[in-house]
Amino acid sequence: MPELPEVETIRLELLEKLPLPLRLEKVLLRRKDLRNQFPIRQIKAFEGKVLQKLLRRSKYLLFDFGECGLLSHLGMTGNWRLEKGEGELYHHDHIRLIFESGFSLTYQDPRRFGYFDVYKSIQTHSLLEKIGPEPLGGDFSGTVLWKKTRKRSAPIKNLLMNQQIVAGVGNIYASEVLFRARVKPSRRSSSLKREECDQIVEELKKLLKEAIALGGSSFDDFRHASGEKGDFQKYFSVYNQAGKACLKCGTPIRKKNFAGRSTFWCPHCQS
DNA sequence: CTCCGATCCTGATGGC
DNA sequence: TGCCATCAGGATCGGA
Repeated sequence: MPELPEVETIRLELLEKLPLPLRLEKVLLRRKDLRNQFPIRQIKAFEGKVLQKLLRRSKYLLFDFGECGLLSHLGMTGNWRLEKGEGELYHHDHIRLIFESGFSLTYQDPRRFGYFDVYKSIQTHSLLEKIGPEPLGGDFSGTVLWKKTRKRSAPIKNLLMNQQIVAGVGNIYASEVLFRARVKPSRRSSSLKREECDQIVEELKKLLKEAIALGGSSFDDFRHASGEKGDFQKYFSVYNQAGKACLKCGTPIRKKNFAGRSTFWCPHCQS
């Protein structure tokens, strides 16, 4: 579910609504694990500490308490719900963070593919240290992508979803960006020309910014911290559009699995 | 090392 | 209505 724009949407909304710095009063853990086992004592040790910043790295939301903090990955179906006062707890609500002034944040995740952990520093956490450049940051460019695609035989679509190549791109935005860059998802990465890498990176930056501006994509589960849906799914060019006419040329959009993931493209516009 | 299929888990959907 | 198969926005693991 949540790719970079969705996580960034949650972060921006929480930044807007939570008056930081804000003391964390209590952490309620209704389970001992998600994908990972919770370090319960270490998590509990954040009770009484003051939340300083909300950060994002790739698809990870970081509750930063100054140097150290709590890290959350939403997997496929994770959501953080912000309430003023403690609302009811529902099925699959696994974690609740209760802050001063009555703010509470509740993590719901039916499939439990998410992660929740402590970090001592962002650079050294095992889940974060190998992640590649932020696509919206200054250290990602066509040149960087071009270098990383050399000697790689995997389809470019697979490589774009590899978090070590570039951070935060998932299944939706990988298909969407390749349509915009007019590159077929099946293209072997090593066959890409330098200009094509430039084009992919340029379109990726534009795509992600547009998606963030529209509050991300609510294909199924994704909700803002307020429960609102995102709007970007209304503007998908190819994702989940199999059989429909391409908006540019009318050719039916095709669908095929790449490494087990649904992939969509226009056979006429992309080559 | 690289690549890809299987896997973790629950819920929604569609066919019979 | 029930049952079963399939599919879903992620990322790791192990075998080829």
